[in-house]
Amino acid sequence: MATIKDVARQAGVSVTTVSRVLNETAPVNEKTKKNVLKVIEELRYSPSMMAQGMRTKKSKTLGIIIPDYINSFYYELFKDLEDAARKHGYNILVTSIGEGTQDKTAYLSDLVNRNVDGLVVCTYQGDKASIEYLLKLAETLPVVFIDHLNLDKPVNTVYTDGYAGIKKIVQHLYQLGHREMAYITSIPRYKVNNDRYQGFADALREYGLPLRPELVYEGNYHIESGYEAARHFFTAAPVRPTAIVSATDLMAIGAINYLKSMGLKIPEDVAVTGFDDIHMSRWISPPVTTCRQPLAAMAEQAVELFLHRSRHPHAKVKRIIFEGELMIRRSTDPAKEEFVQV
Amino acid sequence: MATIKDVARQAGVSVTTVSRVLNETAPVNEKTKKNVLKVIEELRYSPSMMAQGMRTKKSKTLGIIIPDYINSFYYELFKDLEDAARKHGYNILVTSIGEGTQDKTAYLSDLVNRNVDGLVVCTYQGDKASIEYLLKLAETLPVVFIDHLNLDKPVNTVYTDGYAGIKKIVQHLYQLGHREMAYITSIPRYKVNNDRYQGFADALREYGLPLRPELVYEGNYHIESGYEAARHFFTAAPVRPTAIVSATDLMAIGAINYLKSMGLKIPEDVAVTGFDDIHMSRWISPPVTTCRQPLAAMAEQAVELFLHRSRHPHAKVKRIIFEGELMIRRSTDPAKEEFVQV
DNA sequence: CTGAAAGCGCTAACAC
DNA sequence: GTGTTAGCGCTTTCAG
Repeated sequence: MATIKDVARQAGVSVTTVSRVLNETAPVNEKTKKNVLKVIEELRYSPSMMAQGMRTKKSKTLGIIIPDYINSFYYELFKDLEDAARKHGYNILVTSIGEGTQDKTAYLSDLVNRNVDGLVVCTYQGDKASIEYLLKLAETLPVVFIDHLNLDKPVNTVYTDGYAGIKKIVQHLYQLGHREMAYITSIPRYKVNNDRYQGFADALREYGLPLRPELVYEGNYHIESGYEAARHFFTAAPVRPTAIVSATDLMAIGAINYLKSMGLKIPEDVAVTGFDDIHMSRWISPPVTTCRQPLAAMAEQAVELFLHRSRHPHAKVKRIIFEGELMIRRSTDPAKEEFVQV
Repeated sequence: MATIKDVARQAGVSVTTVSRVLNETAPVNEKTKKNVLKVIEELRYSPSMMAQGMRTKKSKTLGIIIPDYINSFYYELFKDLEDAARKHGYNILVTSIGEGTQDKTAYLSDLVNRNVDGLVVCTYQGDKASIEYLLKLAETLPVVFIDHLNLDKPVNTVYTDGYAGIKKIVQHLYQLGHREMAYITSIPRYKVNNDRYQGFADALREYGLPLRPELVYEGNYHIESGYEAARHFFTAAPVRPTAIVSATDLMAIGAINYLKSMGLKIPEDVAVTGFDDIHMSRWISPPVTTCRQPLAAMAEQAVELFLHRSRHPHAKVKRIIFEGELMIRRSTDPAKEEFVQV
């Protein structure tokens, strides 16, 4: 690995000059510049990020926190974040943290010791202590939340409007004639979950429909809990729903599995909806009606927000809300094609 | 951020001493040690990885390369790698590189400039130039391949025996009475693909079954290509297969979608099998018979291999092969439960 | 326009 | 057991 010294020596200039052509931090004579560039090429030199970071206190690295359970939603989001970050010369240091993670604060501070220039937190499943830590961190380090927690403190946030999204879904179901709808929540602690649930509750009220506690099941994000939720609705609840609204696609897929195992037809007997529009939703049978989160745009905004905060440490906190797009598929609409047209 | 100097001053010792209690690199008097530890605690000091790395040329960071298309297989693998790496104090720097990535070599060298201590390459979809680069890199940097390319050069590799795995699958199908089997390949350039295909071809031969070129479709990893493959078998091929063997779960799911769209019953009319055992395979209808890759164990071995190579730069190249586990589900066996029991 | 020199936070000889 | 010192590869005053 060639160093800046090697380049300087070979080019017959000082390291300062090399640094200057590298960073364009001061004017350099065209000829010497050309020469230095040539030597850089020859030696296949490229500056050590560690040394650079050590001086500048910047690592050109963005830390990303994702939950540790398998939901390809986060995989898709993560990829978009990586793309967006790379466009601006940043690399990604990922850490997954979940309910089960032992010392969450340690994981976070580990990221900080690695001098990440900022943090993008995707649906953080943290305990009190680590959330405190995260918020304190946010005072000095650019931190952006995607689908964040229920917080008093204002923080930089990017998310899809779950309240309006679920309302669209309920409207869609209402128009199809559904009057008894069940709901599968994710984890109550999360704002994103509460928003969606509130959208459901308010929509029912607006249509003059009853909100039955027995038709609300508290899931936990996993497919299995969607399965359990559907079982609950069809075995323990006094009223059978004609539609199941799930806070996430994954749980909707679980519910669909249960319903089919009972020999129920979807959507003829029961309609099912999800949220997120993960890639697999199109390939489930029946394909799942859902609310699409514009992931690529969200990722870009999150990175943008991070960059802005890096450059202007005292910039006002921003909250960027995207609108979800209703994707009508066969799980609610019998008129739709059952299978994907490729 | 407190530095080692702050700790030294506060504790009334030299930075060397602090460094020594930190790294246990030389004996330190018990009392001073205790004191230093106390100060470290008080100041919430924790060493800067950048400065450390700058001296030691170690970053405690492992680079991971994953393909850039959406296959949750890589998400699952990535998570297991992260867990395994963290156990040894390593963080993960991920980069996704795919067929479409513009300058692959740049992505790789970027990782190197960031001083990753090693690289784990998951099914690399690279061009000639970047593969050359990768191999040259492997001479000086620990590089481990998971499901690697077809290479002459010996490299550290961890993978699941696709040859034997597919043979198990064919045997299973043969025992169920299937005599006309179709095959969906992934990308021919990959050894992992060739192994699996070879397993298919050899198994057919051993059972005295014909290997029909019209019943081999070249897919590309994506779900869509599995769909196309099935369409091909049922519209363009002269013989209808009674079973479709796919090189990956994802394409098997695509095939299943096509078959169902044609009103065919699975497995009664056509059986379908996959490979990998991604999480979603259990939730597809019908659940997919497949060959499970022991991801957690593979990830651990990959990290182990990396560590060993770090410590012994001239260690012999190793090739660790895992056996896949046949997971029989409803997509081949009508006797199995159609739906998941939760 | 260019260079010498200091120093970022840490580790590792080398002395004591 | 402990401290002094040099230096990792780079950026950045400060002089020229």
